[in-house]
Amino acid sequence: MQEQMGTMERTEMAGHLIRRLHQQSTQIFQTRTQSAGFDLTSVQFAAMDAIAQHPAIDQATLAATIGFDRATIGGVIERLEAKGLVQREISALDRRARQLSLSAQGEQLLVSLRPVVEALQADILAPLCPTDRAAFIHLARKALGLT
Amino acid sequence: MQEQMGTMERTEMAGHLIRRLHQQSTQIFQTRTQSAGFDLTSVQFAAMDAIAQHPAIDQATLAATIGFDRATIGGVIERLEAKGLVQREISALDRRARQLSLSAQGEQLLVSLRPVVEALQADILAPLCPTDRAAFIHLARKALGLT
DNA sequence: TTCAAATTGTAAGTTTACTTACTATATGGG
DNA sequence: CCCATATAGTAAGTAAACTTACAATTTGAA
Repeated sequence: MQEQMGTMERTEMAGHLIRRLHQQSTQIFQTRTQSAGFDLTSVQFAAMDAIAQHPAIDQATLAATIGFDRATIGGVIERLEAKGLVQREISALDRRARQLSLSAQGEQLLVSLRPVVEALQADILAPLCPTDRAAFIHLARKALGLT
Repeated sequence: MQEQMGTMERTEMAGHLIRRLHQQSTQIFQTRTQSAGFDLTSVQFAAMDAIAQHPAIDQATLAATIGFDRATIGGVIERLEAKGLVQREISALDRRARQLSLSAQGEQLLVSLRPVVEALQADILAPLCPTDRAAFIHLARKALGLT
């Protein structure tokens, strides 16, 4: 009556599920924000939101804050700067560092985009009822070691 | 006594949490498989695993099966072919389609890699106890609309 | 003070992931 | 049969995400 060592179903592998959730998530972000008339990726939004909450933050600290690589953030900021949403300035205290700030246009865009982004969070987990959604978020935070 | 409409915490936004879980997940996959002596990405593993379970599958069906874009899968298969792990053959029934199969080397690699990958799934959700882990997987499947 | 070590950002290279547009092929209705 | 339509795969372009290596600084310890 020995049980055979079964192959794990792909749809039960955490990594696979997470990858698909990520795809679904970014796609919903793109769709919802675009139909609201914006042209920003979820990563660009996260960067701008973090800059707004930590004025004059430098790139390395920003990267650490939102969980990016130092190299990745460089490209993200470069694109935001090209769009005129973010400004980069060499720090007077540490000339290696670039202090980041939102332009007036960036501030304005963020203010109008924020409610759209907050609203679409529920769509990302649409098939879940509010209770399940809260449970998922709780478990996700725990899995990331965010108290 | 009106409550102010507070800005949603970044760490409570589903999209942000999912993105960070995805990063953590792929990083653990890479670390664990590399220290076991393998050089495959999680995506390449997923593709090979799906080919093994659906012999002679074509690229478009494979893409639909594991949730990829048609264009994305092309590059993934190209790299697996270059490594000698996967073979591509024009279908006799439909000359547009490419039937995919694992090479002997690919079969062998998959057999030895599978237990490593199954073992590391728990590490991806390491801070969660087995009960929470099961709950997370259940909710993730539900959120993806996988019964 | 001076120099080794650490840190900030960039550069180049790889992989994933998407979009749009294209070619080649298949299919179905008139 | 023929042609409009749909489908399979590729190509080119953009963005994110990582690695390693590097230049310009800063910092700290001898």
